[in-house]
This record gives sequence, structure tokens and C-alpha cells, in this order.
Amino acid sequence: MARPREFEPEEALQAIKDTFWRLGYEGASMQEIEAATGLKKQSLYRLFGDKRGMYLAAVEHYGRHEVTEAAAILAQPGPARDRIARLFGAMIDAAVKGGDRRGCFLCNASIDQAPSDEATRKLVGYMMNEVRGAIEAALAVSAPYDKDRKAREARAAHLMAAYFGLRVMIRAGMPPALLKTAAKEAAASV
Amino acid sequence: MARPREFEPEEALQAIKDTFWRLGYEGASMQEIEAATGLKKQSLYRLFGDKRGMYLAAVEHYGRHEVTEAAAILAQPGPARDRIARLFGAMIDAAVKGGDRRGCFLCNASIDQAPSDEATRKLVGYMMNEVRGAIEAALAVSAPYDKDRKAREARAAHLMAAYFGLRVMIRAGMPPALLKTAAKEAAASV
DNA sequence: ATTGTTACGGACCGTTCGGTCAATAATTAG
DNA sequence: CTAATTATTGACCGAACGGTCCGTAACAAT
Repeated sequence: MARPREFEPEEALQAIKDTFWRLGYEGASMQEIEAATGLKKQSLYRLFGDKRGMYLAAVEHYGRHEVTEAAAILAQPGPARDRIARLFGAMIDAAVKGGDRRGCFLCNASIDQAPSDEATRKLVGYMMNEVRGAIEAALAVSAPYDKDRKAREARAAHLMAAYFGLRVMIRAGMPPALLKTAAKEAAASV
Repeated sequence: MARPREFEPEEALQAIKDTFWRLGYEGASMQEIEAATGLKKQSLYRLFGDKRGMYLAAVEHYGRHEVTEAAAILAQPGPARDRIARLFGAMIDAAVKGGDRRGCFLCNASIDQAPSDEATRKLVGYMMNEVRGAIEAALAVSAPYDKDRKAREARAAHLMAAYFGLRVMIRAGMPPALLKTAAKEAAASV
């Protein structure tokens, strides 16, 4: 029983996520966030408490959407190598064809907030493990990974590193040819 | 003919680099830099112009020292696989035994400054290529990479991604076991 | 229609930011 | 010794920061 809000919290959160993703925690001023969401500070503060609350909510949103989407790609049918190739291929396409050079929000958060903020570190750690699990599951559909747990875990850890590294290189502005080469080699090594 | 400075610019720059490395560009306030160097603002501004000048000088310093050191590890005698293993091993040791969770300054700079600052982007791009070149050179000492340029370049690009990714994971606070597994697998795949 | 509650909008707050100024100290060239 | 030059220091600056307050508007319950 009160005045209803005039915006959709989910849309606002999406805009907040995009802003932090592009600019980082400190780089995203409240002014930017107001502009991105079309909302006034007060509405944002009432909904999220403070700036850090917005950031953590943004990271969670990333987990619910982007991470989930990556896991979905890995869960599509086909042998392990194809699944990994699709994951890396989608990433490269988004960067090269789509011009998306934002990188991986988890990596960005790891670098600019994880060292100083425990909540971020925990959240990011949890989500990175989700990625790892999804990669392991994709590997597990093909030999020799289906029967060799050690090999599967090791390969997944390695691929996870290559995946994150590539996304850093994407944000760094590395040339498409190099990105494609690295992605192909990652998939071919499975 | 004038009053001589009372500090060593190289030492100051090292302290500045460490500060930016730990805290990032925006996270490192001038106050923090003053404390780290033991110098007053004015001395720093006279030497570097402005904060961005300090940052770029810090990135260059990283190139002259840390990147060069990594290249030196890769240039030590032995077959390609051993060279790569030493590179990854040194990184993991520093993180796990040495407690150095700062990650790779090039990666950090890629994420927090490269997208918005062209000078940083160019500098980081140049240095990342140095890393790539050093990895290629290390691969080139062993078969099949010695005679297969394509394979060498592809493998180097992939290993570079894995290397950077691992350093992001180090900064993210991932557990030592996972880091070690990923590093071993990276070296074993050569 | 009145009351209680929540949302909105914008003025406002203290703090911290990067950066500058001006006074003083230390040196060298002549 | 004097003049010229540079280094050091701490006070100082306007702007932007994250965050809050408060008057007004819009709803639900009674």
C-alpha cells in the first residue's frame, strides 16, 4: 500500500551491470549510473543501499545471465572438443564481429575489486567455479575425459585460464588475428 | 647548477609501480603514492607531470623489469617444455609460496586503463607482444615448433592466454591447488 | 476523504580527489 | 659573495565524489 515505482528493477540492474562492466567500480560514478539507468540517485540508493550494493548486485546479475549463458553453450550437444570450440568461438565472435571489448566482468571484478573487497572476492570465486564446473561437464562427454577425472580436472583448469586470459586480451585491444589463433588452438588442444 | 634532489627517481618509480599494481589507477590516490614513495606531491608532479605520467612510467618500468625477467626465464637453456614449465612454475611459486597476489600489471592495466586511455593501450599491447615473442622463442628450440612456424605461433598465442588468465585467477584469490593444476597442465601441453 | 506508506526529484553535505602556488632552502656558475 | 636555478614543503584550490535530507506526489487501506 504505497506509491508504486515507475521503473523495472531488473532493467535498472542490467544498466548498472553494463556500466560497471565497462568502467569498473571506481570508474563508474553515480552520475554515470544515473544516466545509464535513467533513474535518480535516491531511487538507486533505496533499492541497493549504497554503491557497493549496486556493484555486488551487478556481479550477481552477470552470474545469472552471462555465466549461465556460457554454461548453456557448453551444455549443447556434441563432443567435448566441439563444445569448447563453440565457447571460444562465441567469445571471439562477440569481440571481433560484435565489437564487444568489455572483456569478462568476472575478470574485471577480480582485478579491480576482489583484492580489496571480500564480498566481491567470494562472489567472483564462486562464479569462477561455476565456469570451471561447466567446462568439466563439457569435457566429461568425451574420451579420455569421461573416465579420467584427473585429466578432466586438469584440462578444465587449464582451459579456464586460457578462456579468462583471452578475455583480458580482448579488453586490452589485441588484434583479431591473434585472438582467433589463440582461441582455435585452445579448442584444438582438447 | 641547482639544488640536487634528495631521492632516487628509480626508487620512487618502483614504489609508484607497486602502488598502481596493487591498487589500480583510480584506486591509487596521490596520498597513497606520497606515502609509498616518501615524497611530496610537488616532487612527483615535477618529475612526471601528472598522475597519468606516473602511471605510464610505472607501466614502462614493469616492462623493463618484470617482463624482461619473464623473458629471461624463457631464455634459459633447456627444451621448450621445460622453459614453459619454469615460467609457469615461477608464477605459481610467487603466488603460493611468496603470497604475491597482485597478478600481472599488464593484465590489470588492460582492464582498468587500456579501454579508456590510448597511451596505456599501446604500451600494454607492445609489451604483451614482447611476452608473446619470448614464448615463441622458447618454443622454437624444440620440435615440432622449431620447423613449424604456424604451430609455434598458435601455441604461443594459446600459452600467452593461459598465462594471463592464470594471473587473473591469482589476483582473484583462487586456491593454490587449482592454480598448480592449471599451470602444470599448461606446461604439459607443450 | 483521510491516513499511512512509499516513490520521486533536486537541493544539499562533508570529504576526497588531482593539481597548483608561493615561500624557503640548497646548490652551482661566475 | 652574488646571482641564477632547482628542490622541498605545506597551504591552498575548484571540482567531483558518494551519500543524505526533505518537500512533494502517488498510491492502498479504512
